[in-house]
Amino acid sequence: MARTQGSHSDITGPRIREAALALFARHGYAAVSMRQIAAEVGVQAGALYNYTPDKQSLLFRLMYEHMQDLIAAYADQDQTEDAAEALRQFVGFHIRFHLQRPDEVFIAYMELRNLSSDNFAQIEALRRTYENALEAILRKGQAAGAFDIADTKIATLAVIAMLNGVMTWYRAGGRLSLDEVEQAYWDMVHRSVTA
Amino acid sequence: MARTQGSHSDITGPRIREAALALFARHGYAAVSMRQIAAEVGVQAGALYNYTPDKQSLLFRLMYEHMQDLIAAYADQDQTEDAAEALRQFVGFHIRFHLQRPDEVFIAYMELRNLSSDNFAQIEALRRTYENALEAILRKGQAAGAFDIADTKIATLAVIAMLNGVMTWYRAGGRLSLDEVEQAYWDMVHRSVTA
DNA sequence: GTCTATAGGTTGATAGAC
DNA sequence: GTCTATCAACCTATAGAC
Repeated sequence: MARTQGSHSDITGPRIREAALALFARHGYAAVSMRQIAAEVGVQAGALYNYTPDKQSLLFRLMYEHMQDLIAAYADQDQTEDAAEALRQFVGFHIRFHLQRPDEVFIAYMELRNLSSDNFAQIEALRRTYENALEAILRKGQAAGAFDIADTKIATLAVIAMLNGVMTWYRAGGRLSLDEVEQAYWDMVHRSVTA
Repeated sequence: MARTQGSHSDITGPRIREAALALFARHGYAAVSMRQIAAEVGVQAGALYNYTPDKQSLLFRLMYEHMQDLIAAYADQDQTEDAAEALRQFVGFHIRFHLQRPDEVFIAYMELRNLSSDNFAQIEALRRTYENALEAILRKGQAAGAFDIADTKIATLAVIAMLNGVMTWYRAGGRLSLDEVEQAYWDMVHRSVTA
């Protein structure tokens, strides 16, 4: 990772964020030093401060961009009018999007308490925006008679919690294919909101 | 929290663990110093080492005792032969036990990566023991025709993930009573494993 | 059993040379 | 834009007095 001295502004920034992402995910924000991040990139610790005002901002940016990407990617999907079909889409989208970004997902859930209160509020607002997309589907299906849900707020959180569980055990090349996993979760989610 | 000098061996140990539990849960293991724990108890940092060989052992003991308590408490319950009833019991037990110990639960999930590999293996074994209790219920119900489950391993993890979601939002005195929450989750869990 | 004191290192962040 | 050097603060853990 040794670097010759010189200017690399256009690539150093992204490399710092990549290194911080991987290290924060593996060891936790509080356990990772700026020197470790710098060593991974191949610069000295002082150089990091050309790209981030402080360590906290580095963490916040990683989480903020992840949540923005999540919301934008979901909004980009074709939206259907049928509630059951929309729920199926949501399940598939959620599983696939999150499995593609394990480090970002891990950080977004585990490092919330290391955000300053202002930064925390911003991330929380984005998370709620995403949850609201699911709740809207459940409400619509409930109104249309497609679902039978006692409490859509609880159901929203329960479905997301169930789906997030995939991240803790799924590994590519394991016993089940991604399609099979998606199908199994869709079955369970669908049943859980249907009489 | 000031203390006069003297001997307090019988109460200092538990107070250290209580303080460590609360601080680890709030700020994270890596972000909490031995001095902070000592200050909370009202002793100097050096005195902590009369009760724990090091910081890592303090974390491990908290997690280990929590997992032992969980398994023992579940084993103490009356066990029924009926799979659906056993699942209902499991759901109620899991929600109530975990809601009574939010700090322990939080640490047991969030601080796994801060355990040494030996300690991690021990905690993982206990976690799997608990999961196996649920999987046994699902397998039995599947064999008896009470449940319709595509993959009991996935279903086990999905049910536990869904139930763990309660911890992230439930607060006593909120919109729903504990009984209502338990009922809502039982409905969803039961449906998710039934045709 | 708790105290004070300290060893030996690490931390986040900054200043100034190049 | 990166380097070297540095500051002041903090860390875990230990030693020895009481």
